[in-house]
Amino acid sequence: MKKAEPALLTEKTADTIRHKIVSGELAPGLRLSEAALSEQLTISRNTLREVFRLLTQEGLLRYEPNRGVYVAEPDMAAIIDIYRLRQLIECSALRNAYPLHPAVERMTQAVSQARALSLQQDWTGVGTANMQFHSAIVDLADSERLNRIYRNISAELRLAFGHLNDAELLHAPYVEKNGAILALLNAGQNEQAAQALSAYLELSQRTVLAALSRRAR
Amino acid sequence: MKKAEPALLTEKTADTIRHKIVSGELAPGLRLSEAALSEQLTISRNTLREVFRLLTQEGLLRYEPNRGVYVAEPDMAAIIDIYRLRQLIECSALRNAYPLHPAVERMTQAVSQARALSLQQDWTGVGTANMQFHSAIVDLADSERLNRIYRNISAELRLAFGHLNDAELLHAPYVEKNGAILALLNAGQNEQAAQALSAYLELSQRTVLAALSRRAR
DNA sequence: GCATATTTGTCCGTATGTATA
DNA sequence: CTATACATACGGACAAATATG
Repeated sequence: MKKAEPALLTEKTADTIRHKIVSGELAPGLRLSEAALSEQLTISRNTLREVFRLLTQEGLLRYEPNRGVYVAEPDMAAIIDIYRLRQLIECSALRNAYPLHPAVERMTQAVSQARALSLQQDWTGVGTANMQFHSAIVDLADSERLNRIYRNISAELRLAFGHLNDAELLHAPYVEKNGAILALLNAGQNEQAAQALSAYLELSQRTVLAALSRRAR
Repeated sequence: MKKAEPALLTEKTADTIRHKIVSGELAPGLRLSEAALSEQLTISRNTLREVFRLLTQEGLLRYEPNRGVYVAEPDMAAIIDIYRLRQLIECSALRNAYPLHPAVERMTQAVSQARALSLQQDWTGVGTANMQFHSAIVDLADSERLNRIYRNISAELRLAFGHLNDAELLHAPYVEKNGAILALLNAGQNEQAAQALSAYLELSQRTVLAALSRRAR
Protein backbone atom coordinates (compact mmCIF):
# COMPACT_ATOMS: atom_id res chain seq x y z
CA MET A 1 0.00 0.00 0.00
CA LYS A 2 1.30 3.40 -0.98
CA LYS A 3 1.76 6.12 1.56
CA ALA A 4 -0.87 8.79 1.02
CA GLU A 5 1.96 11.33 1.06
CA PRO A 6 1.26 12.93 -2.30
CA ALA A 7 3.65 15.82 -2.56
CA LEU A 8 6.98 16.92 -1.32
CA LEU A 9 6.99 18.61 2.01
CA THR A 10 7.78 21.89 0.32
CA GLU A 11 4.75 21.69 -1.96
CA LYS A 12 2.50 20.52 0.81
CA THR A 13 3.55 23.36 3.06
CA ALA A 14 3.13 25.83 0.20
CA ASP A 15 -0.45 24.59 -0.16
CA THR A 16 -1.05 25.04 3.54
CA ILE A 17 0.23 28.59 3.63
CA ARG A 18 -1.48 29.46 0.35
CA HIS A 19 -4.76 28.37 1.88
CA LYS A 20 -4.15 30.32 5.07
CA ILE A 21 -3.46 33.41 3.02
CA VAL A 22 -6.47 33.31 0.72
CA SER A 23 -8.72 32.33 3.61
CA GLY A 24 -7.57 35.39 5.49
CA GLU A 25 -6.05 33.52 8.40
CA LEU A 26 -2.82 35.26 7.51
CA ALA A 27 -3.85 38.85 6.92
CA PRO A 28 -2.40 41.03 4.12
CA GLY A 29 0.57 43.04 5.29
CA LEU A 30 1.36 40.59 8.06
CA ARG A 31 5.00 39.84 8.49
CA LEU A 32 5.86 36.14 8.50
CA SER A 33 8.68 35.32 10.87
CA GLU A 34 10.79 32.39 9.79
CA ALA A 35 11.43 31.17 13.28
CA ALA A 36 7.84 31.43 14.49
CA LEU A 37 6.22 29.90 11.39
CA SER A 38 8.72 27.10 11.05
CA GLU A 39 8.11 26.12 14.64
CA GLN A 40 4.34 26.34 14.28
CA LEU A 41 4.39 24.14 11.17
CA THR A 42 7.08 21.91 12.65
CA ILE A 43 9.36 22.24 9.65
CA SER A 44 12.86 23.59 9.46
CA ARG A 45 13.70 27.16 8.55
CA ASN A 46 15.54 25.96 5.46
CA THR A 47 12.45 24.25 4.14
CA LEU A 48 10.25 27.20 4.99
CA ARG A 49 12.53 29.55 3.09
CA GLU A 50 12.12 27.40 0.00
CA VAL A 51 8.36 27.68 0.40
CA PHE A 52 8.68 31.46 0.71
CA ARG A 53 10.49 31.57 -2.63
CA LEU A 54 7.66 29.70 -4.28
CA LEU A 55 4.90 31.89 -2.91
CA THR A 56 6.83 35.06 -3.63
CA GLN A 57 7.01 34.11 -7.30
CA GLU A 58 3.27 33.55 -7.21
CA GLY A 59 2.70 37.06 -5.94
CA LEU A 60 1.21 36.00 -2.62
CA LEU A 61 4.18 37.15 -0.57
CA ARG A 62 6.32 40.24 -0.83
CA TYR A 63 10.02 40.06 -0.18
CA GLU A 64 12.11 42.77 1.48
CA PRO A 65 15.80 41.92 1.53
CA ASN A 66 17.20 41.46 4.98
CA ARG A 67 13.82 42.35 6.48
CA GLY A 68 11.68 39.35 5.78
CA VAL A 69 8.55 38.35 3.93
CA TYR A 70 5.11 39.88 4.22
CA VAL A 71 1.71 38.76 3.00
CA ALA A 72 1.07 40.77 -0.16
CA GLU A 73 -1.48 43.58 -0.10
CA PRO A 74 -2.83 43.97 -3.62
CA ASP A 75 -3.50 47.65 -4.19
CA MET A 76 -5.50 49.40 -6.89
CA ALA A 77 -2.56 49.33 -9.30
CA ALA A 78 -2.30 45.56 -8.85
CA ILE A 79 -6.03 45.05 -9.42
CA ILE A 80 -5.96 47.14 -12.56
CA ASP A 81 -2.90 45.28 -13.84
CA ILE A 82 -4.44 41.90 -13.12
CA TYR A 83 -7.67 42.76 -14.91
CA ARG A 84 -5.75 43.98 -17.92
CA LEU A 85 -4.06 40.61 -18.09
CA ARG A 86 -7.37 38.84 -17.70
CA GLN A 87 -8.84 40.80 -20.60
CA LEU A 88 -5.86 39.89 -22.73
CA ILE A 89 -5.72 36.22 -21.84
CA GLU A 90 -9.35 35.23 -21.39
CA CYS A 91 -10.80 37.14 -24.31
CA SER A 92 -8.27 35.84 -26.78
CA ALA A 93 -8.74 32.31 -25.49
CA LEU A 94 -12.47 32.61 -26.07
CA ARG A 95 -12.10 34.24 -29.46
CA ASN A 96 -9.87 31.44 -30.77
CA ALA A 97 -11.60 28.54 -29.02
CA TYR A 98 -12.33 25.28 -30.81
CA PRO A 99 -15.99 24.24 -30.68
CA LEU A 100 -15.59 20.85 -29.01
CA HIS A 101 -12.71 21.51 -26.68
CA PRO A 102 -12.82 19.44 -23.49
CA ALA A 103 -12.58 22.58 -21.39
CA VAL A 104 -16.11 23.47 -22.49
CA GLU A 105 -17.34 20.59 -20.36
CA ARG A 106 -15.57 22.12 -17.35
CA MET A 107 -17.12 25.49 -18.11
CA THR A 108 -20.55 23.88 -18.20
CA GLN A 109 -20.04 22.15 -14.89
CA ALA A 110 -18.80 25.34 -13.27
CA VAL A 111 -21.88 27.23 -14.37
CA SER A 112 -24.33 24.65 -13.12
CA GLN A 113 -22.49 24.35 -9.82
CA ALA A 114 -22.52 28.11 -9.40
CA ARG A 115 -26.28 28.12 -10.04
CA ALA A 116 -26.85 25.41 -7.44
CA LEU A 117 -24.72 27.09 -4.77
CA SER A 118 -26.34 30.38 -5.59
CA LEU A 119 -29.72 28.98 -4.55
CA GLN A 120 -28.20 27.95 -1.24
CA GLN A 121 -26.73 31.44 -0.85
CA ASP A 122 -23.27 29.92 -0.50
CA TRP A 123 -21.51 32.93 -1.98
CA THR A 124 -18.03 31.75 -1.18
CA GLY A 125 -18.77 28.55 -3.07
CA VAL A 126 -20.22 30.57 -5.92
CA GLY A 127 -17.01 32.58 -6.02
CA THR A 128 -14.96 29.40 -6.28
CA ALA A 129 -17.16 28.03 -9.06
CA ASN A 130 -16.90 31.31 -10.93
CA MET A 131 -13.15 31.17 -10.71
CA GLN A 132 -13.20 27.64 -12.06
CA PHE A 133 -15.27 28.85 -14.98
CA HIS A 134 -12.67 31.41 -15.92
CA SER A 135 -9.85 28.99 -15.35
CA ALA A 136 -11.58 26.66 -17.82
CA ILE A 137 -11.75 29.51 -20.34
CA VAL A 138 -7.98 29.81 -20.17
CA ASP A 139 -7.71 26.05 -20.68
CA LEU A 140 -9.29 26.59 -24.09
CA ALA A 141 -6.01 28.04 -25.29
CA ASP A 142 -4.12 24.80 -24.60
CA SER A 143 -1.10 26.72 -23.43
CA GLU A 144 0.93 25.34 -20.59
CA ARG A 145 2.47 28.75 -19.90
CA LEU A 146 -0.80 30.65 -20.01
CA ASN A 147 -2.24 28.24 -17.50
CA ARG A 148 0.67 28.78 -15.16
CA ILE A 149 0.36 32.53 -15.49
CA TYR A 150 -3.34 32.45 -14.88
CA ARG A 151 -2.96 30.31 -11.77
CA ASN A 152 -0.72 32.98 -10.35
CA ILE A 153 -2.88 35.99 -11.05
CA SER A 154 -6.02 34.29 -9.82
CA ALA A 155 -4.32 33.46 -6.53
CA GLU A 156 -3.42 37.10 -6.21
CA LEU A 157 -6.94 38.11 -7.09
CA ARG A 158 -8.42 35.71 -4.58
CA LEU A 159 -6.21 37.39 -2.00
CA ALA A 160 -7.66 40.76 -2.95
CA PHE A 161 -11.23 39.40 -2.89
CA GLY A 162 -10.66 37.79 0.45
CA HIS A 163 -10.77 40.98 2.37
CA LEU A 164 -13.73 42.50 0.66
CA ASN A 165 -16.51 41.33 2.88
CA ASP A 166 -19.52 41.53 0.61
CA ALA A 167 -19.16 38.16 -1.10
CA GLU A 168 -22.69 38.23 -2.51
CA LEU A 169 -22.18 41.50 -4.30
CA LEU A 170 -18.86 40.26 -5.67
CA HIS A 171 -20.05 36.94 -7.02
CA ALA A 172 -23.82 36.63 -7.30
CA PRO A 173 -24.37 38.93 -10.30
CA TYR A 174 -21.88 37.01 -12.40
CA VAL A 175 -23.40 33.56 -12.41
CA GLU A 176 -25.84 34.28 -15.21
CA LYS A 177 -23.32 36.34 -17.12
CA ASN A 178 -21.11 33.26 -17.21
CA GLY A 179 -24.09 31.25 -18.42
CA ALA A 180 -24.66 33.72 -21.23
CA ILE A 181 -21.01 33.57 -22.28
CA LEU A 182 -21.14 29.79 -22.35
CA ALA A 183 -24.31 29.85 -24.46
CA LEU A 184 -22.71 32.18 -27.00
CA LEU A 185 -19.66 29.94 -27.19
CA ASN A 186 -21.81 26.85 -27.71
CA ALA A 187 -23.64 28.69 -30.48
CA GLY A 188 -20.32 29.20 -32.22
CA GLN A 189 -20.44 32.95 -31.73
CA ASN A 190 -16.93 33.31 -30.39
CA GLU A 191 -16.60 37.00 -31.10
CA GLN A 192 -19.79 37.88 -29.24
CA ALA A 193 -18.76 35.64 -26.38
CA ALA A 194 -15.44 37.46 -26.14
CA GLN A 195 -17.18 40.82 -26.14
CA ALA A 196 -19.57 39.69 -23.42
CA LEU A 197 -16.63 38.50 -21.38
CA SER A 198 -14.86 41.81 -21.88
CA ALA A 199 -17.88 43.70 -20.55
CA TYR A 200 -18.09 41.23 -17.68
CA LEU A 201 -14.50 41.87 -16.71
CA GLU A 202 -14.88 45.60 -16.89
CA LEU A 203 -17.87 45.48 -14.58
CA SER A 204 -16.15 43.11 -12.21
CA GLN A 205 -13.10 45.32 -12.03
CA ARG A 206 -15.22 48.37 -11.22
CA THR A 207 -16.97 46.45 -8.45
CA VAL A 208 -13.74 45.25 -6.91
CA LEU A 209 -12.12 48.66 -7.07
CA ALA A 210 -15.15 50.29 -5.49
CA ALA A 211 -15.21 47.75 -2.67
CA LEU A 212 -11.51 48.25 -2.14
CA SER A 213 -11.82 52.02 -1.95
CA ARG A 214 -14.72 51.77 0.53
CA ARG A 215 -12.56 49.60 2.74
CA ALA A 216 -9.57 51.93 2.43
CA ARG A 217 -11.44 54.78 4.13
CA MET B 1 33.48 53.16 2.22
CA LYS B 2 30.81 50.66 1.30
CA LYS B 3 31.69 47.15 0.26
CA ALA B 4 31.03 46.69 -3.44
CA GLU B 5 28.99 43.60 -2.53
CA PRO B 6 25.85 44.47 -4.49
CA ALA B 7 23.41 41.66 -4.22
CA LEU B 8 22.47 38.76 -2.06
CA LEU B 9 24.55 35.70 -2.57
CA THR B 10 21.52 33.84 -3.83
CA GLU B 11 20.82 36.40 -6.54
CA LYS B 12 24.47 36.68 -7.48
CA THR B 13 24.79 32.92 -7.85
CA ALA B 14 21.56 32.80 -9.85
CA ASP B 15 23.09 35.33 -12.26
CA THR B 16 26.20 33.22 -12.57
CA ILE B 17 24.34 30.03 -13.36
CA ARG B 18 21.88 31.81 -15.64
CA HIS B 19 24.79 33.09 -17.67
CA LYS B 20 26.40 29.69 -17.84
CA ILE B 21 23.17 28.22 -19.09
CA VAL B 22 22.36 30.71 -21.84
CA SER B 23 26.01 30.77 -22.92
CA GLY B 24 25.88 27.00 -23.33
CA GLU B 25 28.55 26.24 -20.76
CA LEU B 26 25.91 24.16 -19.04
CA ALA B 27 24.30 22.21 -21.84
CA PRO B 28 20.55 21.52 -22.05
CA GLY B 29 19.62 18.23 -20.46
CA LEU B 30 22.67 18.23 -18.21
CA ARG B 31 22.03 17.14 -14.68
CA LEU B 32 23.25 19.54 -12.02
CA SER B 33 24.52 17.75 -8.96
CA GLU B 34 23.99 19.67 -5.75
CA ALA B 35 27.18 18.42 -4.16
CA ALA B 36 29.41 19.06 -7.16
CA LEU B 37 28.05 22.48 -8.06
CA SER B 38 27.96 23.77 -4.51
CA GLU B 39 31.58 22.83 -4.09
CA GLN B 40 32.58 24.34 -7.42
CA LEU B 41 30.85 27.61 -6.56
CA THR B 42 32.01 27.42 -2.95
CA ILE B 43 28.54 27.90 -1.57
CA SER B 44 26.56 25.60 0.67
CA ARG B 45 24.08 23.08 -0.63
CA ASN B 46 21.21 24.86 1.10
CA THR B 47 21.97 28.11 -0.67
CA LEU B 48 22.33 26.37 -4.01
CA ARG B 49 18.95 24.73 -3.58
CA GLU B 50 17.36 28.17 -3.18
CA VAL B 51 19.05 29.23 -6.39
CA PHE B 52 17.63 26.16 -8.10
CA ARG B 53 14.14 27.15 -7.01
CA LEU B 54 14.63 30.56 -8.53
CA LEU B 55 15.86 29.28 -11.87
CA THR B 56 13.23 26.56 -12.02
CA GLN B 57 10.52 29.19 -11.74
CA GLU B 58 12.18 31.03 -14.62
CA GLY B 59 11.98 27.94 -16.77
CA LEU B 60 15.73 27.50 -17.13
CA LEU B 61 15.87 24.38 -14.99
CA ARG B 62 13.61 21.36 -14.81
CA TYR B 63 12.91 19.65 -11.53
CA GLU B 64 12.46 15.94 -11.01
CA PRO B 65 11.51 15.04 -7.44
CA ASN B 66 14.11 12.96 -5.67
CA ARG B 67 16.19 12.87 -8.82
CA GLY B 68 17.62 16.33 -9.13
CA VAL B 69 17.57 19.34 -11.43
CA TYR B 70 18.40 19.39 -15.12
CA VAL B 71 19.08 22.21 -17.53
CA ALA B 72 15.85 22.67 -19.46
CA GLU B 73 15.63 21.50 -23.07
CA PRO B 74 13.00 23.58 -24.84
CA ASP B 75 11.31 21.35 -27.40
CA MET B 76 9.08 22.22 -30.33
CA ALA B 77 5.99 22.39 -28.15
CA ALA B 78 7.74 24.90 -25.89
CA ILE B 79 8.85 27.04 -28.82
CA ILE B 80 5.36 27.08 -30.26
CA ASP B 81 3.85 27.94 -26.91
CA ILE B 82 6.35 30.73 -26.31
CA TYR B 83 5.73 32.29 -29.71
CA ARG B 84 2.00 32.19 -29.15
CA LEU B 85 2.53 34.16 -25.95
CA ARG B 86 4.80 36.60 -27.75
CA GLN B 87 2.15 37.21 -30.39
CA LEU B 88 -0.42 37.85 -27.70
CA ILE B 89 1.70 40.09 -25.50
CA GLU B 90 3.83 42.03 -27.96
CA CYS B 91 1.18 42.72 -30.59
CA SER B 92 -1.33 43.98 -28.08
CA ALA B 93 1.31 46.16 -26.45
CA LEU B 94 2.10 47.71 -29.80
CA ARG B 95 -1.53 48.11 -30.78
CA ASN B 96 -2.37 50.03 -27.61
CA ALA B 97 0.88 51.98 -27.28
CA TYR B 98 0.90 55.67 -26.38
CA PRO B 99 2.78 57.81 -28.88
CA LEU B 100 5.39 59.35 -26.58
CA HIS B 101 6.01 56.48 -24.21
CA PRO B 102 9.55 56.41 -22.79
CA ALA B 103 10.00 52.84 -23.98
CA VAL B 104 10.04 54.15 -27.56
CA GLU B 105 13.42 55.70 -26.79
CA ARG B 106 14.68 52.28 -25.72
CA MET B 107 13.31 50.74 -28.92
CA THR B 108 15.15 53.36 -30.96
CA GLN B 109 18.43 52.73 -29.19
CA ALA B 110 18.07 48.96 -29.62
CA VAL B 111 17.56 49.35 -33.37
CA SER B 112 20.55 51.61 -33.89
CA GLN B 113 22.74 49.39 -31.76
CA ALA B 114 21.64 46.34 -33.74
CA ARG B 115 22.52 48.16 -36.96
CA ALA B 116 25.98 49.06 -35.66
CA LEU B 117 26.76 45.55 -34.45
CA SER B 118 25.38 44.12 -37.66
CA LEU B 119 28.07 45.98 -39.61
CA GLN B 120 30.70 44.43 -37.36
CA GLN B 121 29.12 41.01 -37.93
CA ASP B 122 28.71 40.60 -34.18
CA TRP B 123 25.63 38.42 -34.48
CA THR B 124 25.45 37.51 -30.84
CA GLY B 125 25.41 41.20 -30.01
CA VAL B 126 22.75 41.75 -32.66
CA GLY B 127 20.68 39.03 -31.03
CA THR B 128 20.94 40.73 -27.66
CA ALA B 129 19.95 44.10 -29.14
CA ASN B 130 17.00 42.49 -30.91
CA MET B 131 15.84 41.00 -27.64
CA GLN B 132 16.10 44.41 -26.00
CA PHE B 133 13.94 45.84 -28.75
CA HIS B 134 11.18 43.37 -28.04
CA SER B 135 11.55 43.77 -24.32
CA ALA B 136 11.02 47.51 -24.86
CA ILE B 137 7.85 46.75 -26.83
CA VAL B 138 6.47 44.95 -23.80
CA ASP B 139 7.41 47.93 -21.65
CA LEU B 140 4.92 49.95 -23.71
CA ALA B 141 2.12 48.19 -21.87
CA ASP B 142 3.26 49.53 -18.49
CA SER B 143 2.36 46.27 -16.83
CA GLU B 144 4.53 45.00 -14.04
CA ARG B 145 3.17 41.48 -14.47
CA LEU B 146 3.57 41.38 -18.22
CA ASN B 147 7.17 42.44 -17.81
CA ARG B 148 7.82 39.66 -15.33
CA ILE B 149 6.20 37.12 -17.63
CA TYR B 150 8.16 38.32 -20.60
CA ARG B 151 11.46 38.15 -18.75
CA ASN B 152 10.79 34.49 -18.10
CA ILE B 153 9.83 33.46 -21.60
CA SER B 154 12.70 35.34 -23.17
CA ALA B 155 15.18 33.57 -20.89
CA GLU B 156 13.67 30.30 -22.03
CA LEU B 157 13.86 31.40 -25.64
CA ARG B 158 17.47 32.49 -25.28
CA LEU B 159 18.19 29.00 -24.00
CA ALA B 160 16.61 27.54 -27.13
CA PHE B 161 18.50 29.97 -29.38
CA GLY B 162 21.75 29.22 -27.62
CA HIS B 163 22.16 25.83 -29.20
CA LEU B 164 21.17 26.73 -32.68
CA ASN B 165 24.54 27.53 -34.13
CA ASP B 166 23.70 29.78 -37.04
CA ALA B 167 23.45 33.08 -35.18
CA GLU B 168 23.56 35.15 -38.34
CA LEU B 169 20.57 33.42 -39.86
CA LEU B 170 18.67 33.77 -36.61
CA HIS B 171 19.27 37.46 -36.02
CA ALA B 172 20.56 39.32 -39.05
CA PRO B 173 17.34 39.37 -41.11
CA TYR B 174 15.39 40.93 -38.25
CA VAL B 175 17.32 44.15 -37.73
CA GLU B 176 15.59 46.05 -40.51
CA LYS B 177 12.23 44.49 -39.72
CA ASN B 178 12.53 45.99 -36.27
CA GLY B 179 13.41 49.32 -37.84
CA ALA B 180 10.29 49.17 -40.00
CA ILE B 181 8.10 48.39 -36.99
CA LEU B 182 9.58 51.33 -35.11
CA ALA B 183 8.96 53.64 -38.05
CA LEU B 184 5.32 52.58 -38.26
CA LEU B 185 4.88 53.17 -34.56
CA ASN B 186 6.46 56.62 -34.79
CA ALA B 187 4.08 57.41 -37.65
CA GLY B 188 1.17 56.62 -35.35
CA GLN B 189 0.19 53.58 -37.39
CA ASN B 190 -0.13 51.21 -34.46
CA GLU B 191 -2.29 48.68 -36.23
CA GLN B 192 0.11 48.32 -39.14
CA ALA B 193 3.02 48.09 -36.72
CA ALA B 194 1.26 45.27 -34.87
CA GLN B 195 0.61 43.42 -38.10
CA ALA B 196 4.23 43.79 -39.18
CA LEU B 197 5.30 42.46 -35.80
CA SER B 198 2.93 39.53 -36.15
CA ALA B 199 4.44 38.59 -39.51
CA TYR B 200 7.89 39.03 -38.01
CA LEU B 201 7.12 36.62 -35.20
CA GLU B 202 5.64 34.05 -37.52
CA LEU B 203 8.76 34.09 -39.66
CA SER B 204 11.05 33.97 -36.66
CA GLN B 205 9.18 31.00 -35.25
CA ARG B 206 9.48 29.12 -38.52
CA THR B 207 13.21 29.80 -38.63
CA VAL B 208 13.77 28.63 -35.08
CA LEU B 209 11.69 25.49 -35.53
CA ALA B 210 13.52 24.64 -38.74
CA ALA B 211 16.91 25.08 -37.10
CA LEU B 212 15.76 22.97 -34.18
CA SER B 213 14.57 20.14 -36.41
CA ARG B 214 17.81 20.18 -38.38
CA ARG B 215 19.71 19.79 -35.14
CA ALA B 216 17.43 17.02 -33.89
CA ARG B 217 18.33 14.71 -36.76
C1' DG C 1 15.60 -9.67 -7.44
C1' DC C 2 18.93 -8.00 -3.95
C1' DA C 3 22.43 -5.48 -1.67
C1' DT C 4 25.06 -1.39 -1.99
C1' DA C 5 26.32 3.27 -3.15
C1' DT C 6 24.85 7.71 -4.39
C1' DT C 7 21.91 11.66 -4.10
C1' DT C 8 18.13 14.18 -2.64
C1' DG C 9 15.05 15.88 1.17
C1' DT C 10 15.04 17.56 5.59
C1' DC C 11 16.67 18.97 9.97
C1' DC C 12 19.78 21.13 13.37
C1' DG C 13 23.25 24.27 15.38
C1' DT C 14 25.72 28.22 14.66
C1' DA C 15 28.10 32.42 12.96
C1' DT C 16 27.62 36.86 10.75
C1' DG C 17 25.58 40.92 9.02
C1' DT C 18 21.77 44.18 8.98
C1' DA C 19 17.82 46.77 10.57
C1' DT C 20 15.20 48.55 14.41
C1' DA C 21 14.02 49.86 19.30
C1' DC D 1 25.13 54.07 20.64
C1' DT D 2 24.03 49.92 22.37
C1' DA D 3 21.25 46.09 22.48
C1' DT D 4 18.22 43.05 20.36
C1' DA D 5 15.93 40.58 16.96
C1' DC D 6 16.05 38.64 12.70
C1' DA D 7 17.45 37.29 8.05
C1' DT D 8 21.37 35.26 5.57
C1' DA D 9 24.51 31.71 4.97
C1' DC D 10 27.33 27.89 6.43
C1' DG D 11 28.42 22.86 7.50
C1' DG D 12 27.23 18.59 9.34
C1' DA D 13 23.98 14.96 9.97
C1' DC D 14 20.63 11.36 8.80
C1' DA D 15 16.59 9.20 6.55
C1' DA D 16 14.38 8.22 2.33
C1' DA D 17 14.47 7.66 -2.46
C1' DT D 18 16.96 6.36 -6.40
C1' DA D 19 20.44 4.37 -9.18
C1' DT D 20 24.02 0.82 -9.71
C1' DG D 21 26.44 -3.50 -9.78
